[in-house]
Amino acid sequence: MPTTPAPASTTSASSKKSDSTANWWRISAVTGQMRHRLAGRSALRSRLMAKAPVLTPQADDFPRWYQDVVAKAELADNGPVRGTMVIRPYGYALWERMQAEVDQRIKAAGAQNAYFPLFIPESYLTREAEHVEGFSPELAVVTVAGGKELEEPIVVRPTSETVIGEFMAKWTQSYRDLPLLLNQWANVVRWELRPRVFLRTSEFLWQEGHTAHTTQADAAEYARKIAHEVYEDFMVNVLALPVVVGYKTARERFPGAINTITCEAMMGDGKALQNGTSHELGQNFARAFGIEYLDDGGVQQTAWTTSWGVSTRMVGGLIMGHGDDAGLKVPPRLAPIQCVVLAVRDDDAVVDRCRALAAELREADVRVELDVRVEVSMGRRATDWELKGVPLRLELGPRDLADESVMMVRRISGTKSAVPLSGITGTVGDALEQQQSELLQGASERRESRTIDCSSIDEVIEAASTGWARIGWEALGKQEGEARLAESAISVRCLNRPDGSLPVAEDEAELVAICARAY
RNA sequence: CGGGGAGUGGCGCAGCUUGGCAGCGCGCCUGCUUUGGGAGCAGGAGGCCGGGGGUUCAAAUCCCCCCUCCCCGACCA
Repeated sequence: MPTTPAPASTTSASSKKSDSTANWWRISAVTGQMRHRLAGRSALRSRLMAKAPVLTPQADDFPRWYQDVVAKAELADNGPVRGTMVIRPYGYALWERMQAEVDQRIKAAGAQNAYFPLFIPESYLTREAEHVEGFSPELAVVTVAGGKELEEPIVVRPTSETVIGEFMAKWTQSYRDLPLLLNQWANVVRWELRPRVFLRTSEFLWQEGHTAHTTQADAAEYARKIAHEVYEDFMVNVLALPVVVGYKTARERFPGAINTITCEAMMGDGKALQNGTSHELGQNFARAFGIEYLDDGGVQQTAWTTSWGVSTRMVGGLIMGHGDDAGLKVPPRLAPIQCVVLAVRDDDAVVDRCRALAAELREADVRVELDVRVEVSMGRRATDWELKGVPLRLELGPRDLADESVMMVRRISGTKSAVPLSGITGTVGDALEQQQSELLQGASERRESRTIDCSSIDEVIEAASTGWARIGWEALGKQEGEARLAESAISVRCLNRPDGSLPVAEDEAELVAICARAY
């Protein structure tokens, strides 16, 4: 049924009445035949023709829905230079929460924060052949500064392996200096041909970890530790996004790495998003930058390095992984605003009680927002918080006040119920945790139901039109099969063991390839 | 770079075929009435119609050149 937004002139006061809570705006779709039948029954008619949807429905046009969410939830704007973005306060609050959670886990994994420069001598990039080849098309290079032509061009960092390698070499003399575990929060620049806010912009924010170890085994173990204990743990337990942790194929891995571990998540349209990566760099960068040390026998050795990162792309993953036609759905553990307290009416007693309620929740460490903008209509405010994906709304009006209760609306499940004001902090805490698990469960179920076991390339292509395909790496035909899938814009997202776990080596027998279209 | 679209108040669009006062919806401002799911009414503010050249009494509209943006591919966190 085509969606026909009704002209505003046909709406009336009664249009705000609705018997459906979560999906009332969908009622705007009315066929010509229905309109004809309804002519004259004005109350019903105006109710059915209520309002145009707030967002383009996902089913109509998913990319458009995504852009609508970014705009209406006030997450970001496009910057003046093509491919750049302005992250607005609410979008940045989401990122800050991601940073806080990831940073805590990085530190628990033993790494320390530091900062390296934005500008990198061009000659550094060229020291590692695969690295420079992989990045040169995306580099922004400064050739003029201070009013004159530079003797050596300066590259705006696309990633910092090279500068950090240079300094790791300087700081590493003895095996006692290793492992060297560093991380930095920074912006990086990779000139993009087809930018999309949060998913692919020419400048983005990220965290890049860089470590050096005495043995290959130590480096490998650390790269896996980061993938599981930092990234997977954060994505599953905070973002509520189930991820498959696997190895990238040679075609998809980081330039200069000997292997890449990826965390792949399924988006609402069945496409895949690489949400974070952890690389073993072997001795490629250590050799290029001279990261060497004397071992306990006094012999000069070359170190083994890793690097790993997650970026503001995860905000895109959050939007597309959980959002629905009403907007964003933010998992409670991540949410910068977990609960909003709304005064339903312009009434001093109501407003005062709302303030007290918000204070009580804040006291109990709930991240709470008070909304007493009584000059703005109730429906409008409800819609706005829904767009922003705030997990819980507590709506308090005179009727609730009278029987010492409050209307609790859950964004994740879409349910609404009156709960007693006494013991509200416990009720809210329970509801938040419950919604956290519901969100993860919903995302997991969607991924399961949209992942299909395949045994031929044709089946993979079919499956990838709606979700993910699983096929034996051998059965796919390894690199040859991968190249054939590429012709249909399908990639091997990662290689896993048949039980879905991360292999120990990339050349294990019986690996399974997860294939999908990707962002 | 190849293929397809579009540039008109902050956002979304109509107007162009057939030249003739620059419009509509949302948003914004003021006032009143409202307030339990995007409020109503009244009154306002806001535009080098992407840029340059041409045709014409007259160009958003017709002609030529240029620029930009969006969508689909190759690259990518």
